[in-house]
Amino acid sequence: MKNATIQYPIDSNMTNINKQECPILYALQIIGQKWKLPILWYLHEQQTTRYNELKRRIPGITNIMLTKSLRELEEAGLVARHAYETIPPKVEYSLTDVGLNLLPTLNELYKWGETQMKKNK
Amino acid sequence: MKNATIQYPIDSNMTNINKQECPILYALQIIGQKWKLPILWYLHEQQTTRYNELKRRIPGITNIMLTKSLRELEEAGLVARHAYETIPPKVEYSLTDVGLNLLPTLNELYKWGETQMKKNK
DNA sequence: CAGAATCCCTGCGGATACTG
DNA sequence: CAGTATCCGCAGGGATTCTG
Repeated sequence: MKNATIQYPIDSNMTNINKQECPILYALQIIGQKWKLPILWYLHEQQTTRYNELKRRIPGITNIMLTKSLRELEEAGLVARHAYETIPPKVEYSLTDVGLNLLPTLNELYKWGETQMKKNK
Repeated sequence: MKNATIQYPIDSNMTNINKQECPILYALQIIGQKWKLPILWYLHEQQTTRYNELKRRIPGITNIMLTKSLRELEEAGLVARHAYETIPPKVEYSLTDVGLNLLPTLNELYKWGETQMKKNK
C-alpha cells in the first residue's frame, strides 16, 4: 500500500479534536474557507499589498470577510501584517515563509484540478 | 516570481463560474466538504469497501451524507461504484486512478499541515 | 484608510424514520 | 444491505451602516 505513512485520525463525532489531529483537515481548516485562497493568491502575486487594494483585487469580498480571513491567516502564521501608525492609517499584508511554503502544494492541487476539469468537461 | 504559471481567475461575485475556471477551487469543491477526505482516505486504505463497512469505519457519518458524498465523488470520477444485483444487495466502492492520483497531493498537504501543527502548538 | 457593529439569510449538514 | 424521505437547526457568510 502506498502512502502508508499518512495517519488519518477521526473521532466519534468529527469535532475539532480530529481537526487538530489530522494535518490534512488542519490545513483545510486554515485555507478551506471561501476567501482564504484568493487572498493568499493575490498576496503571492503582489508580494506586499495594502488592505484596500486587496479588497479591490478580490471582487465581492466584504470588509468583514477580508478582515476576518486576514486575521485568521495571520494567526495561523501564513500572513504578516504591518501597520504604519500614520493618519490616515496604512496597513500592509504579505505572505510569510509558511505561506510561501504552501504554494508548491497548491500548485500540485492546481495541476490535479486542471486535469480533472478537462476530463469532466 | 515563482509559480507564475498558476492562474487564478475570479469573477465579480465568486459564483460557480470561477469555481469552474480555477482548478484549485474546482478541486476544493470536489474534496472540500466535511466527509469527502475521510471517505477517500478509507477507500485508499482498504481498496474496495462495501457501503455499510464504510459507514462503520467513518464514525458519525449518516446515510444521507455518505450516499451524497459517494455520489458526488463518483460523478467527479474519483470513486467507482459496483453494485451486485443480489438480494440482499451488495455495493462496493473503490478509488479510481483519478482518486489515486490525488493522494500524492494530499500527502504534500499533509506534510505542510503537520509542520504547521507543531509550530502552532 | 482600515476596519467594527449590527442584522439577516441561505444551505450544509444533522436526526429520525422508512423501504425495495 | 444499501439506501430515501422529511424535517430542522445552526453557522458561515452577506448587506448595510458607522468610525478612529
